[in-house]
Amino acid sequence: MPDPRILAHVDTLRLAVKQPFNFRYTLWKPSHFATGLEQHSADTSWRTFRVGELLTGVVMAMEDADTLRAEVYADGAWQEADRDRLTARLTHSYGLDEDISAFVAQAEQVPPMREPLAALAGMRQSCPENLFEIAIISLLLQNATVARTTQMMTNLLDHYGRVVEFDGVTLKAFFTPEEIVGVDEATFRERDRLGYRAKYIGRFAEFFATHDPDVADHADKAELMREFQTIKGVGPYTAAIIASHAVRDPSALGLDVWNRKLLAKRFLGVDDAEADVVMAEMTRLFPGYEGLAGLYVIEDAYRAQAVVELIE
DNA sequence: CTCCAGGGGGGCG
DNA sequence: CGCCCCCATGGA
Repeated sequence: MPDPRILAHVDTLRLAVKQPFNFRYTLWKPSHFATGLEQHSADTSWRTFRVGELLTGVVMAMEDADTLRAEVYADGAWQEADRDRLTARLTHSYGLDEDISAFVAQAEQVPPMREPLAALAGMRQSCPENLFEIAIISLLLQNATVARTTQMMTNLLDHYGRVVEFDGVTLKAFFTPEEIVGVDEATFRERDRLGYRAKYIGRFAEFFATHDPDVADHADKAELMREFQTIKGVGPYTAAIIASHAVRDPSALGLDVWNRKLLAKRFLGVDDAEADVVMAEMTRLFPGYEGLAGLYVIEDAYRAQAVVELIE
């Protein structure tokens, strides 16, 4: 692990949020595994972002009910364009300007959803990762336990990522596509323990080296998703993770062994069921919001026992 | 020892 | 298309 790069305070952003907005459960998801890229307390979140060539660290908290304040730290000259780019990234990552009231009205009519809705009121999808970063994470989630996913993620970040220090915290920062395009398959396999995923990760890097991953608010999301699925290693599950997280499609729901059982229990009253049966029930209950509905159930289940707890 | 995990590719009929 | 097999590996 290299010495941390010290970041200097360069900006303060004040971002309007659309009500209902739940700061805590939007920025911190109890189900998310440890990456070292972020840290959360009861009322504050710290997170790193790659903004163009810059390494940035952001400290976020609510200034008042309708305003999220972000203190920005960076490792170089901070231009107006960087401010705009980070503002767009934060707004998109956390869906700050989205109106989820239609989903709430719909979900309130479904009895098994009332408790998650009450506990997580105002929570929305979150994806501080850009398209490239979430693609890497979803690749590591394939057919692996969370412990093994965490191990692979740790290897990649420690070998190709960065370490930064800002506001008294030390966090890891993601690598860019360009920073891993030169790494060969054998290295990913043997040094980073990626297994068969070593065959695919290079394709991801090549794709995003030529398709700017910061352009998450793509002009044509359907076209982006179609193009994305031509990458070897991206199947229905991985594509749904991208659609649901980075593209913020509230209907996209990636069913895996883990959430399939959780949703089967909640909505069908059985320990497990075929994926298409679970999906059909989600569509019957939450047309257009299958993914967001699933998120409420999943995060509620992990609320009492978070994978990564809040710090003091 | 076996089994399986927050899947996906490729071959075959 | 559906079905089958293979992929890799650490933890239970």
